Amino acid sequence: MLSERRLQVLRAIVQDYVGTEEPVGSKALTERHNLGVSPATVRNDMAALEDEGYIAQPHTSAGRIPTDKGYRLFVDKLAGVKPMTGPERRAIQNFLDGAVDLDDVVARTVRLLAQLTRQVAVVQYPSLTRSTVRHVELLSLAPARVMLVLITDTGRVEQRMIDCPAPFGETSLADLRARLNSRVAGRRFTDVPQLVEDLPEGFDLEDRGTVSTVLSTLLETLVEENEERLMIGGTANLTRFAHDFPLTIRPVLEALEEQVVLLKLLGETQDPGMTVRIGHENAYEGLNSTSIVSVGYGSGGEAVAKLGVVGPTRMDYPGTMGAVRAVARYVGQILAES
Amino acid sequence: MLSERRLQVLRAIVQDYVGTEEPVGSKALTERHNLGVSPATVRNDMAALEDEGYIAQPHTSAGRIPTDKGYRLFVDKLAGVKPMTGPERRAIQNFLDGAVDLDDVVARTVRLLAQLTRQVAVVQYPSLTRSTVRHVELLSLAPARVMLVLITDTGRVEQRMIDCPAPFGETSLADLRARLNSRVAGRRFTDVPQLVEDLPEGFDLEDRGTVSTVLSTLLETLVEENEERLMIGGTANLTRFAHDFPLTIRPVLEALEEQVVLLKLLGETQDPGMTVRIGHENAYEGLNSTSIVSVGYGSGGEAVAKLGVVGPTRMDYPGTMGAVRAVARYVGQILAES
DNA sequence: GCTGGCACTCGTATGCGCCGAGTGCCAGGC
DNA sequence: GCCTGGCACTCGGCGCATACGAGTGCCAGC
Repeated sequence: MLSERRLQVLRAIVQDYVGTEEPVGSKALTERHNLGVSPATVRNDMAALEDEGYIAQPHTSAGRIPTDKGYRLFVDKLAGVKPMTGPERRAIQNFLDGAVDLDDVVARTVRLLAQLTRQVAVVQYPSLTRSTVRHVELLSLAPARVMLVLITDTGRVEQRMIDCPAPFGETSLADLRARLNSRVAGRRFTDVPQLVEDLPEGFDLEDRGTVSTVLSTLLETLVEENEERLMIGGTANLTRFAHDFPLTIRPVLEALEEQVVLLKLLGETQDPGMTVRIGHENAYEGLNSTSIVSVGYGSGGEAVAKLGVVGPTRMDYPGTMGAVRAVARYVGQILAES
Repeated sequence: MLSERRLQVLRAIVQDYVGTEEPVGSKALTERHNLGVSPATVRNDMAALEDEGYIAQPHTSAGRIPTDKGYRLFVDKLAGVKPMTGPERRAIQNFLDGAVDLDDVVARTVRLLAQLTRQVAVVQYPSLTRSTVRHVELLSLAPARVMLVLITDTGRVEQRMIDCPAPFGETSLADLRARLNSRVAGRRFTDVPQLVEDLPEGFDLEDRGTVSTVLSTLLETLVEENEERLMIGGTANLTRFAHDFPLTIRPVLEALEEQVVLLKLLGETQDPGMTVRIGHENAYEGLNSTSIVSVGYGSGGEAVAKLGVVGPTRMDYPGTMGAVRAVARYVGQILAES
């Protein structure tokens, strides 16, 4: 176990390094933080911290920088979440309040997060898993062609074109529409399959094929759309770390384009609370020198999706966590209202 | 007027520079292209080309690189569009054929373009301006709350929530839905306003307020959605030019996030044919060291939107133009089919 | 008008020495 | 036992001087 002072030293190292982006030495540390001891003592502590793997030297005779393990300890034990100030809160709320539809909410959220944290923001579209059906609409486009439109309580709309096995009359369609809605409207997506299971039975034999086709398309839509979409913003912020970069920036941009990768990372933990993945804790290699701060958000009590930021491991964790948490909270409110 | 050989020299310089990314000298030129003259002669030609502003030296005693003006001449007079090979065409078609809906078409197109050109791809969603209405759906969500769903012939779906001034019955709604569709289905967006102008007159006095509200929301949707959306991909390709870097890449990333800027650039020319904007020809400052190759695409004969790529002015114009043109053609086909 | 030759320019690469921040270790003191 | 001041050592970065070579412009000759 590390002594209290050594933890303080680690905290000071993280803070200084995050601020200056340069390896921090024992002398500078004692000057900037009143630790009440001399540089020599700090040096001993640093040697100990290095032995334990919390910090490292880029090269002999340079200052120390935190390792992933060091950041981890910092985040877990040494730092809180820095709350937003009043004006910041108001700004967030005002900015999000202007949104006109779901796309706009997501777009504004991304922009806001990127601006607040000055990092890359990632916002997952509200997931359908926990959503409920607001309405299912069926439109006849041609005798044997039907368009299915699914509207969710989060305001999302999905459409699918369906080629029917047999012509399907307007009246049958209206009938199906009515029955379908009376069963599934207001219900959760996960419950839909069993709710519509016996629906074809109520129809004439000739129409059953089409009804089944429509239903299976509906179920497919529910499943497919769980493969969520994302919106990303603030990639220009990556260039702020032009030092280390060209090398690091490329895999990050690639990872960001591979939405599958990001979705997997975001979805890895079921915990709707704040998650911080530091450096190599990210399974994806291209993101080994970045940290991801994410949190669930949703209308009402339940988390329906995640949002977060991707930045260098050397980031301002308390501030970033504060911004992410605050934004998630306000987005949840907006979604609940609409 | 430049002599034929001088134009050949310019062409050779552009080709070599694009290939090697390094200033090209007279000796290297004569070695790689059989111009039939000695380096000394080429030097004279180069001096002339430099006087005319087609090429420049980064510093005294280095090779020459083309200027924006040089690229312009190259594109206009010296280079054709390099057609895609048979296998490439097939690959494009196969890749795009797998798309399941409009979002997917656009997403695949972006990915494809980025891959083919190894640059940043930009695809505008099919515009509503020239589109026609496939169907307008009205759903009653609450007594005084209606959802408007607009479906276009390109498969795009837009929805709007409407708060009605007065409760609106199911029958009135069905009536409105029927009348609305009989008037606008299959018609162009631009024609819609006058087609629905006198629609409220056919309704009871008490319903007219609501009908007007619905109609104005519909018209708004048409207008608003002309402010088009874009999809962007391949930003990781920007890192291929790590030379000039941090300086150039940042403003480009910023420009790419400002969709408004891009839309304006894409929309600047009405010409649906291929447009190449080179370096400073782009009004937006951040893109002064990039070129944009864009072309209109659409289902049937008419262009409904644009797509293109953004890359360094030092790009393979013939190849890029070929890829852009080919992709636009196939996307048009896909859209026409669906 | 093309060519070979030649002197010149200048940016890049290389080697060297200095400087200073930072370290580890040790002996002495509280 | 822990902290402290002192000290020798390390090593990366920076400035400078030098060498190299690619490329140029110009000129005289064919």
